[in-house]
Amino acid sequence: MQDLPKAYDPSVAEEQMNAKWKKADVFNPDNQKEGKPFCMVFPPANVTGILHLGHALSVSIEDILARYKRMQGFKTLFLPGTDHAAIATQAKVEAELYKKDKKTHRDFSREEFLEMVKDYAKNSQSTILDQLNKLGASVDWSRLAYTMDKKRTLAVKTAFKRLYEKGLIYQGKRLVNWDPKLQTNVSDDEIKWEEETTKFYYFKYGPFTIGTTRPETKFGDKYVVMHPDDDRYSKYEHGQKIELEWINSQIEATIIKDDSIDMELGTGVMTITPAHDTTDYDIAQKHDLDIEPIIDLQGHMLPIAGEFEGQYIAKARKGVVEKLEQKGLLEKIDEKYVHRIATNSRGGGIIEPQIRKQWFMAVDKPFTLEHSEIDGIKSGSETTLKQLMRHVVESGQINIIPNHFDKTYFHWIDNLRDWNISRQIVFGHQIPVWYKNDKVYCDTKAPSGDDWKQDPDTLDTWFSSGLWSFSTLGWPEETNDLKTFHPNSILETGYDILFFWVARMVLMSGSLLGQVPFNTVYLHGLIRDSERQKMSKSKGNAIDPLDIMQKYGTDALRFSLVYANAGGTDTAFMEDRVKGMKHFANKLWNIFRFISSNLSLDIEKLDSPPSANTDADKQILDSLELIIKDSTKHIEAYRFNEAAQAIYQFVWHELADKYIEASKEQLQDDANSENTQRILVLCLETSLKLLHPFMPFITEYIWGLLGHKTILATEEWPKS
RNA sequence: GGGCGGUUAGCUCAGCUGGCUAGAGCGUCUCGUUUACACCGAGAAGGCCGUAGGUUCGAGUCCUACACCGCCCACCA
Repeated sequence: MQDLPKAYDPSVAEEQMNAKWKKADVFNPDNQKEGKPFCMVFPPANVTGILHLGHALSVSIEDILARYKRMQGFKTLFLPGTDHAAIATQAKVEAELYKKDKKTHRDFSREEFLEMVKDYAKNSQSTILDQLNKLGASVDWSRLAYTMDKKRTLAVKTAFKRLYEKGLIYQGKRLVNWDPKLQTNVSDDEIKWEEETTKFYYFKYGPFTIGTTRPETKFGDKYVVMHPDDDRYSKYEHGQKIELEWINSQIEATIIKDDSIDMELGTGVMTITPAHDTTDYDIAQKHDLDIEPIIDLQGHMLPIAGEFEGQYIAKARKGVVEKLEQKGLLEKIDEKYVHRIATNSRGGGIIEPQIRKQWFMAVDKPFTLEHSEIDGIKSGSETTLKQLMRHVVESGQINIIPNHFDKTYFHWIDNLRDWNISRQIVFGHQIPVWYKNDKVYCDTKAPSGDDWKQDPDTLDTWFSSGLWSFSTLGWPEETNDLKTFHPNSILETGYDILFFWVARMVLMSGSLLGQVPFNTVYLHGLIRDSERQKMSKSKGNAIDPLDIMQKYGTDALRFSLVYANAGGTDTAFMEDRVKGMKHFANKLWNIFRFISSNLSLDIEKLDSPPSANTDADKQILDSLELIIKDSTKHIEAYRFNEAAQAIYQFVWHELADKYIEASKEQLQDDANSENTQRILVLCLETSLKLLHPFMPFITEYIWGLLGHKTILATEEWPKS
C-alpha cells in the first residue's frame, strides 16, 4: 500500500474495474436472487457515428439510477442497445459515397447499397458499444439489442401485422413530405423549418393580383381563393368562372371563397397548387377541387408545364417569371421576402410536398383495446391512439419529470395528424405486406406461392424504436423478462425526443400490450458548447467524450456533467469544471491514502459502530448521518445535482478539511487511536458507497485496495 | 400567432416544500513548501438574485404585469 502514487491515475482503475465487473458478471439481474425489479432501457444510440457529450450526460444519469437501485437491493436491469436510425444512417452513407466517388445509391443495386449501409452501421455500432462500456454504464451485455436484429425484426413485423389487422395501420393516397434529394417522404416531425430570404412575386391574374414565392407551380392554378368576408372582392361569387390570360394560354379560373384565407396577407387573394402545398391541398379537399401534379418526384416539371416540361424547379421558376413579365403580367417583385422553407432534418433536401400512396398510422380512429392494464381504460373498451397517449399522462400513470413537459406533450398530441410510417429508402424494416394483382397480404412471413411482390418501402425508424420498451425484453414471445421488467421503471432521455420517441413508445405499448411502457420519464437537457451553441460535427464544435475522459478521467466527466445540471435545462459544457472534478477524484484518492497509511486494524473485522469520544468525532458522525439522509433523499427525487453537491461538500470540507485534520492528533493518542481509525474507515467507506453511482471507477478501485473481497457495486446502500 | 423555459458573483451554473448572514466549480488577490493531497491548506475580494408592483412576520423562492434571451409548436400563399 506504500507504493500508491500521490496522484490518482484514472486509466488504470478504469480498465481494471471494467474487467472486474465483467468477470463477476454483476450487472446481469439473473445473478441477483431477490429484490423488486427495476428496469431501464438505454435509449438506443443511432449507429450514425460516435457518442457525444449529450450521450455522456444521458449515460451518467441512467447509470446513477441503475447503480443506486442495484445497491438498494433492486433486481436491476439496465439494458443496452443501438438503433439502425434508417434514414439518418443511409443519408450518412450516401453523403460519403458522393464525397468519395460522386456516386449515389442509384449507382448500385438495392442489395449492394444495403450491404454498404449495413457495414457502416456495424462499424459505428462497435465504436458506440465500446464507448458505452468506457463510460462505465452498468448494463447487462447479455441482453444487448439492436433495432434490426432478429428478435427486434420479428417484433416489428408482429407489431405491424397486429396494428394492420386492427385497422390502425392503413394505406392512403395523400399529400406527404417528399424529399427529392433522398427520394423518400418523411414524417411531419422530421421536418426542420429554415428561414430563407427570397423573392416574392406579384402577378396579374385576371382582375386580381396574386402573390407567390413559387411561380413555377402556378401552371395548375385554376382556382383563385379569397375570404368570404373580404369587402374588396364582394362582387365575386363562390364558384363564379372567369377567363384570364395566364402562363401558357388563356385559362378558365374558378372563384373559391374560403375562410382559411388571411385577408391581411398580400392582396388577400391567392391561387392554389393543391398537389404541392398542404394549405392548398386542404382547401381543395374541402371544396372537392381538381388536384393536378405539376412537379415529378425528381423535381422536374411535368407535361402540364408546356414548354417548361422537364426543367428543374429553379430553371423553370426563372423562365416562368420572364414569360409572365413579357406578357405584362408581372406587377412587382419584393426582393427581400423572409419566409420559412421545409427541409428534411435527416440530412436531406428541401421538402417538395407530393401526393403519394403511403402507409399511415391512424391516431384518431376508434379501436377496441382487448387487453388493458391501464387504469381508466377497461379491457375490451373502445379508444383511439390519441386518447390513449393523452390519458396515461393525464392520469399520472406516466410521470414526466420535469413536470412542465406535460404541457408540451399534450400540445403535440392535440396537433397530431396521422403518422406517415413508410419510407422509400432501402435501409430499414421492409413493410411486411405483399401484393399479387389486386390482392394484399400482411404477415410476418412471406405468403406461399409465386408472383407475390413485397412492398418495397421501409418503415420509419421510430416505428421500431417505439417498440423498444418491450421488444428488448423478447416480445412478442411471452418471456420472463417481459413479465418481470415491463412496464419499465423509468425512461431517461433528452427532452428533444419527447415526441419522436417517448410518445411513440406510449402509443405502441398502449395499443399492443395494453400497458404503459414505463412509469416515469426523466428528461435531461442539452449540452451546449461554451458559447451556448448546439454541438454538432458540421459546426466543428463537437467534443469527443473520449478525449475528455482521457484527460481528466471518466469519473470526473460523469460527476461534472451531473453536478451542474438540473433536470430539463440546457448547460454549456465547461472543460474547467471537469478539471475541478478531477481534483475532487484526487482528493478522494488522498483521503484514502491517508487513512490506509494510518490503519493498523483489520478492515474486515470492524463490525461494531465507533463511538463519539471527542467533539470532532461527534461532529463528523452527525454529518455522516445527515449526508446519507440527504443524498438518498435527493436521488429519490431525481435531484442528482443536489446529491452530487452534497456528497462533494461532505467529502472535501467535512471529512478532509475538518476531521482528518483533527484525527492527526487523535491518532497519536493511544486511548483514542483505534476509535478514530474506525471513524475514518466508516466515513471513507460510506463516502465510497454514496459516490459509487456517480464515480463508479475510483470508488470501486479504492474499495478493492482497502482490502475488500466484495464488489462495491453490489454493496448495500448506506442507511442512516 | 400559441406554448414552454431562462434572466442569481468575472465565466458556467446550483438554490428541493418561502426562513439566505444568497452557494459551488473555474478565475482573481493575500498568506502558508504542517510527513494524505500544490490536482493542497488558511483567508479575502466580488451579487439592490432582469424591471415594476403585490401576497406574507418574512420572497432568489409564491402571484401579476413588463423587458430581453433561448426553445418548441402552427398551413402565413
